[in-house]
Amino acid sequence: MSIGIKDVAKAAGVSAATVSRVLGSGSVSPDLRDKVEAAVRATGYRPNLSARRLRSQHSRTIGLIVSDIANPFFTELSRAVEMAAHQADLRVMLCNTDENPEREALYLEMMQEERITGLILAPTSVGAARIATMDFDFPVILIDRAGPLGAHDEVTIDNAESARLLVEHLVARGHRHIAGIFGNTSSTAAARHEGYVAAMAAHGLPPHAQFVAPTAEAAGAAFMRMVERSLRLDAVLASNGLILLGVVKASKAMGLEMPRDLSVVGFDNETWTDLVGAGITVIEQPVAEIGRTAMALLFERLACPHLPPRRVVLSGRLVERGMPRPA
Amino acid sequence: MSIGIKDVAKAAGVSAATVSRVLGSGSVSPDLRDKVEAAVRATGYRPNLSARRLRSQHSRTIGLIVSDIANPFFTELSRAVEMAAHQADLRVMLCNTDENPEREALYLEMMQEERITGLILAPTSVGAARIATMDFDFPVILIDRAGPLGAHDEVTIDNAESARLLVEHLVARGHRHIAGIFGNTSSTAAARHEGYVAAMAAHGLPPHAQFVAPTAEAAGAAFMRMVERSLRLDAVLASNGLILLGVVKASKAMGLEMPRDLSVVGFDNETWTDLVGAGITVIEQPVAEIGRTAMALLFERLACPHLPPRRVVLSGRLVERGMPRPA
DNA sequence: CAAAAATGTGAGATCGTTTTCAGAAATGTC
DNA sequence: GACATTTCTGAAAACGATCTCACATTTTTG
Repeated sequence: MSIGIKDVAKAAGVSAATVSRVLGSGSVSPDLRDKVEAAVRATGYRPNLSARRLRSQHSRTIGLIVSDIANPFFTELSRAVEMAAHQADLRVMLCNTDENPEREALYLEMMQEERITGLILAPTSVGAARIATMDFDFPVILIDRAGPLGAHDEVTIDNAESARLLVEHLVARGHRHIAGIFGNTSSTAAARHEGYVAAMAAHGLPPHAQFVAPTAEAAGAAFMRMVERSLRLDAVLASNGLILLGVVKASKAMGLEMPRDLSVVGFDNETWTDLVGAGITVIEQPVAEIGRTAMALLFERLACPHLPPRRVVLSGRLVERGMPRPA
Repeated sequence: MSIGIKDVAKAAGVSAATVSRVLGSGSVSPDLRDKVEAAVRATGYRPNLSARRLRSQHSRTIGLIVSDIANPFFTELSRAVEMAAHQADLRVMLCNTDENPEREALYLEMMQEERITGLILAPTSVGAARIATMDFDFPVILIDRAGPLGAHDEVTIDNAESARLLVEHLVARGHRHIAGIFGNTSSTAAARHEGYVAAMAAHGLPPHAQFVAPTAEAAGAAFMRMVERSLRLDAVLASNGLILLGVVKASKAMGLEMPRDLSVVGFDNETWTDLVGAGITVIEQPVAEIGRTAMALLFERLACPHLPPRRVVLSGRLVERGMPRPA
């Protein structure tokens, strides 16, 4: 079959154990080490990871389960995680649930079967609660979405405060009739809704909130219905990039012009948000930092398994664009 | 440690071999099967994939190496591949090189060490040539980027023809001074350039082509330089989504208005292309079909290793948007 | 210089499965 | 009823690495 460690050993005139020590970090005399390295190159030997993992009982692999790989937030996040993992000489297994709890469950099983070292997980809404009750043979770090407090380590951003910033931005620019459209599946959206309602109340403004499936289509349709109902709308807050997209597309379809008839603000600083009209004000999430923090928490947890669970909250950054409401 | 097949066997009062047969597809009498299944549930047993792969000598895993996970083309592609793989009960290992040949090499090594069943690969420009000369223990299917003919199976789109369609579109709408900006790293961009030049020649128009690093910044800067040099430019063809983005941002920065001063066309039907101005005409790639085709080629290759290598060319679809050139 | 300690090496056990093989039991055939 | 088949089952080998342990050699120490 393919060449194994014994073939290398034979070629180098040493035992398999010595080859293993050269490959790993055992102490080997320089001349034998040279011979082995030469033999490895000569034979083109590639260690069999399955065998290695089986025997050594650790996978040097962490899992990363995201809920939507098409969302730039998660692709950037996976980049950051991958980078940090690579520095620690760990592999990353990236899986995408597409917000489907069944796929999430499937991947969670797979992670157990792979005997991963740790898991970074953006749970689906349904999953978050269930996962808090399960116990795993490895540490789990939740990101983006929060679970019940105290079950696992978590990294999130201050969603309520970020929503407040967006409302303040709109109010400062003269908007009063501010609607909010929120995803109906994540704790993240719920927190953003909370911040929106509170900020509106602080200005004595009535909230117009709507929860929708987190797709551009659903958001667009919801927005159209809102406009038909209440003509006085002059701004919309969208709880994520997809909803933002839906609202922008719908308003374009209805012939609304961006600074004149409507302002839109939202979350996630996607590439297109500065191309539309005079630009769209958004909250940019510190994606890379979220990834790095999650990895840091994971390492600490691996070092000290019995620390109490921690929740790290990072801040979103307001990226101001667009123009004030015309008089 | 964690529970193994022997623990399950003991709990069920059978041998480990029988448990293995129940889990796999061996023939086991119904009553023993029931007992084993009960024992599996009772113990919460999860098979150890490393051990399984080591013994059974196949990983039931395919590799997918893409060159830029942030590109929606590749995220959608990975979705399609994942879906097809899942139906065949295969896992997908997704890796992202970020166009970095070193990371590509690293991942290729890893794939060998994982003893994957097959690989679907969008090579970096540097990588494509080198990979043609290497030989692997598993079939390799190239996608998006072509290698030297005959080395591996391939799935691409008809890039030259697609570029021609874009030129025809512009010419039909009254444009004559059409520049082209192309990535300088992929065979894909080269083919698109070829199609552009041929189509321009067919109309007796002089080409204005420029090759740039495939980033929005480089493309924007190149476009600005072009405008400064030749004021008569009335349209631009961009060879991929990122370059398109760079051109649109730069033209916006220079105060050019989209139907009035300039038309832009390009590849990849990204979400934002219908939001900008009157919309941007693009070639939409049949991403899902590319993914499915790659998987199909892989399965056929696994079935018949000695078939001559095949190249499948799919067609892009012209999505017409925007408005004709003002008189 | 002898004893003690440190170092390098290889034989063989081991990780948790699947697979082979042989035997037992059940079934079929004449 | 005896023999040939088929069907199940368990003991033990095998997968390819690492790790333990014992032994040989070298180095340190008093």
